[in-house]
Amino acid sequence: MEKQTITIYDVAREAGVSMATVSRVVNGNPNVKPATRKKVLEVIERLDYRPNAVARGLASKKTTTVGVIIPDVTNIYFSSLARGIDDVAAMYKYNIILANSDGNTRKEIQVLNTLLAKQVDGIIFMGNNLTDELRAQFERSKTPIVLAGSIDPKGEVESVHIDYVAAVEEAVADLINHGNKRVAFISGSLADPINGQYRLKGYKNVLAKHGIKYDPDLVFETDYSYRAGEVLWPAMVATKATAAYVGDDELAAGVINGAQDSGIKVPDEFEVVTSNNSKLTEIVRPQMTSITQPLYDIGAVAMRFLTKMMNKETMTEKTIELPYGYIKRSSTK
Amino acid sequence: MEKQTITIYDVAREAGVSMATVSRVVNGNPNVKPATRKKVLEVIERLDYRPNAVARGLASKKTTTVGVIIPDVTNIYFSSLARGIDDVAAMYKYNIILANSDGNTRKEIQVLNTLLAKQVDGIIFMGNNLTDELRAQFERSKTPIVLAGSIDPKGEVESVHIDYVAAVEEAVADLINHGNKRVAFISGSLADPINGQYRLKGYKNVLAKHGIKYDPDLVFETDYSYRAGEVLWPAMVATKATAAYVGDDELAAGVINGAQDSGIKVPDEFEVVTSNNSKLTEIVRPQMTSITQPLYDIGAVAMRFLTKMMNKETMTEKTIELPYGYIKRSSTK
DNA sequence: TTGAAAGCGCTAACAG
DNA sequence: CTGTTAGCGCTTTCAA
Repeated sequence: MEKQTITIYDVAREAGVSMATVSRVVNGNPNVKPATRKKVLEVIERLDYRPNAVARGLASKKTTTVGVIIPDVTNIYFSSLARGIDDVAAMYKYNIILANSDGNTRKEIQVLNTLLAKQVDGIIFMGNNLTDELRAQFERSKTPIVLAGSIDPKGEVESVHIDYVAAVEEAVADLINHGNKRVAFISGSLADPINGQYRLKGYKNVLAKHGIKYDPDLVFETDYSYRAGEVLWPAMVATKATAAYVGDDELAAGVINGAQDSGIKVPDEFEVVTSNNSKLTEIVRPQMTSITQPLYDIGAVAMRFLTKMMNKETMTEKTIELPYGYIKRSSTK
Repeated sequence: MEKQTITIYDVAREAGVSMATVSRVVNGNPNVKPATRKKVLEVIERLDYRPNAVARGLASKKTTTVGVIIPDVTNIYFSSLARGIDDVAAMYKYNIILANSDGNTRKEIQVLNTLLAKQVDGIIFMGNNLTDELRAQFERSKTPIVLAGSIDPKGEVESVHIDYVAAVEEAVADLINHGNKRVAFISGSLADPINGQYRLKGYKNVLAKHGIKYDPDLVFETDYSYRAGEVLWPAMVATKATAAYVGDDELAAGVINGAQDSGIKVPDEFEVVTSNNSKLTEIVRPQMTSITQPLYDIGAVAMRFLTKMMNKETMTEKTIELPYGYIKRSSTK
């Protein structure tokens, strides 16, 4: 009943060669005579030998696994990135250790530490707030790290993202061009740079360009959930806003449904544009106008970027900016 | 610039004790004099020592990581389960290696093998079709495995799920009680036992009980995607069905929107009930009536179950059936 | 309560 | 082209 393990040693003995030779054929080292290779391969097959990745990891100091820190797999934005990450990882023979953090710094740090203890070869971090504490941990560990779908305002950590400022400018400009003078800005915590620094900046830029005064009352800071959007409507009414830019698709779906459930016609009486173009944008009715981001690709490119770092290839850029777009659907006029 | 590693040996030397003692304090072994423990702990702190989990894994033959095979993280049904799994795993100090399989047997087998090579302590499998090939692999490896959100028709592999037959009976009965004589059955591949054996059986049972003849034309076999549901409508019209039971929420959302986009009133002219009560059910308008399943809990319980198996605790049951429910919303009369 | 020593299964020089 | 020999960093008897 023991989990009987066939080791490289068993194979060597059976094949009448040394462990080193077996190791060579397993690792595709060309310095093995074809006949020997064939013999070893046969024994491996016959014994159904499977190399122990843990032992290999200890000896080679490479685990071929990368850590992925994600706020919540259940959020379509993040899971889309994660899918891109995993596909590319698989392509390069890496596995992924996935850990949810709820965007909570304490959890992020704790998770980071266990990931490092497990000797991951690299880390992909999805999260919107790179606190100093976290940054310090990142630096201490010499493990390659890349941010997927967010930016390090200090530009110290490599990342893959879109130009959030420009994207929001385009979205809000569209709203203003439809005659909306009071456009709400709804996002997650403004403490997150992606919201407080980039998106909000884009929003303010456009307001300024159109000579509209910035009104803090139009800024809603909430969390990235459907429910949060749904219950927002009463507060929205009070602001007399006639349109809104929203930083997350689930949140936007909540806003739209909350409005509609209150008898408001979208887009006739209230327009909404969202940010991620996840599949949710097409599921909700009216379908949502959205900034488009290549979510899957952001994850994929981030992972690809990480493989290069793990290979110690020299990078030209620390940051990769992927193109964004804007798609008009039915939640705007 | 080397990734200088502090080892247990360094700590031992600094603290003036043996590696064994350091190992003991790190592992919370009580057989250490308090004074010694304190001293060691101080050195660990000072040197910022972090045990190497890989070495630990090799020596102890436990990696404290479990493999999770998932069809697609991007599907809310599976990601909900995954979240439950990860939370409980974290609670028990396990990490999760997450691998997408697309429900493709070849990928599932390949992934399973790399997971085993990495010496995971256990595996949670989400997937709807346990092929014989896969089953064979499972048996070869003595690694504990549990299915989350699906059943092994042969009852050989442990699993956590709801009573699919009864749940579908209840849902379809509700539809029939509203006067629908022609109720469509829309699901993923009927080759998947969960659809072809359990859900379909529940469907047929209710039909029989109400004296309605089973009509194969009303059975739609497609894939679990929003798009698949959306394009289904023309075919649905041809069957003269007035209601449908759908096996997946995304798929159901597609069916509802496809119908509505064709000018059909839901639920007045066509009723729909779905299966998973994921958050999507409340996002779509009309909100979807659904069988309710404790998705998060299914994942959580599966992981909890797995920890017991990994501890070699004796199990009373091979299968855990969680309660389901039925919630009426607005996609049915 | 503590230490010595033998591995865990594999990789990686270094010889030959 | 192939074998020998050290480890990788930690756990785990077995003695003391």
